[in-house]
Amino acid sequence: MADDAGVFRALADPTRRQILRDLRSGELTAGEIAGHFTISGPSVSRHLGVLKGAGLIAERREANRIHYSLVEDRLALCVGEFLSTVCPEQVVLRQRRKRRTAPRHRPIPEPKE
Amino acid sequence: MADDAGVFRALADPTRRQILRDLRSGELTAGEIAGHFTISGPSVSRHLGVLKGAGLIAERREANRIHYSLVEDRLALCVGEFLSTVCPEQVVLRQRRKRRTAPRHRPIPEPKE
DNA sequence: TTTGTTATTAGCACAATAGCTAAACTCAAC
DNA sequence: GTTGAGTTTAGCTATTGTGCTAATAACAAA
Repeated sequence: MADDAGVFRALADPTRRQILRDLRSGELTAGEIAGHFTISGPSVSRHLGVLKGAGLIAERREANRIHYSLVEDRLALCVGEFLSTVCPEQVVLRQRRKRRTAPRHRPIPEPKE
Repeated sequence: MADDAGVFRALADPTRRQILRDLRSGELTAGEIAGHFTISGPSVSRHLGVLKGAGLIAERREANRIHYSLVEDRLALCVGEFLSTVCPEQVVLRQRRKRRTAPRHRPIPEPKE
């Protein structure tokens, strides 16, 4: 899951950032999401496709509807890792999972792209 | 300073993200930065312009050279704030106290823009 | 099967981005 | 002033991104 690039490209658009904020409160259907914007449904749909392609959201189909939700760790891990590299004194990425292997105190993995 | 959009757009490009990582180790001249990439000098120069426009880096002219450096809080505040909104459980923005008293050993965080 | 609802995909237009080369600018040394 | 190094700006092309409308797909209910 080293596709940081996709995540940062996805975040470049203000509509997509707002969609992520909207999803903070829980699952929403495509229509509900589109209802928050003035742009056309198809345009919102493509934004959702970009977010999904970046792994930032997931979809759950129910009958006619498609419910979208945040993918929990994705944003924090990708962006948080970058922040930890560039300005580690200012941001702390909270550990969410217990580590089975020895904890790494070298917090900076190789940047790759 | 609410120009989050510029910051996120600046981060969309992998070359610019790498420039920020490179600057983590301290000030670099435009030529030194360009030396890390295969793209042309003018292209790097424009990336620097974008980063500067976003408030992420600052320049210091010295004779012929232009030294670039990270603007301390900018990245963490903008992106950290967004992360705190979308996934507050996973990222902690380390609070930096407004200091009304004399600055310490660190460079003064600029209240700019 | 037909209709209505929800959502995506296709195809087009336009703006923005990133790359290049060539030209211009800034400054130090001659 | 002229030269040369370091950078940026100008102008161009190619690619990508975003918006639209129209068409299509999937499904439920009549």
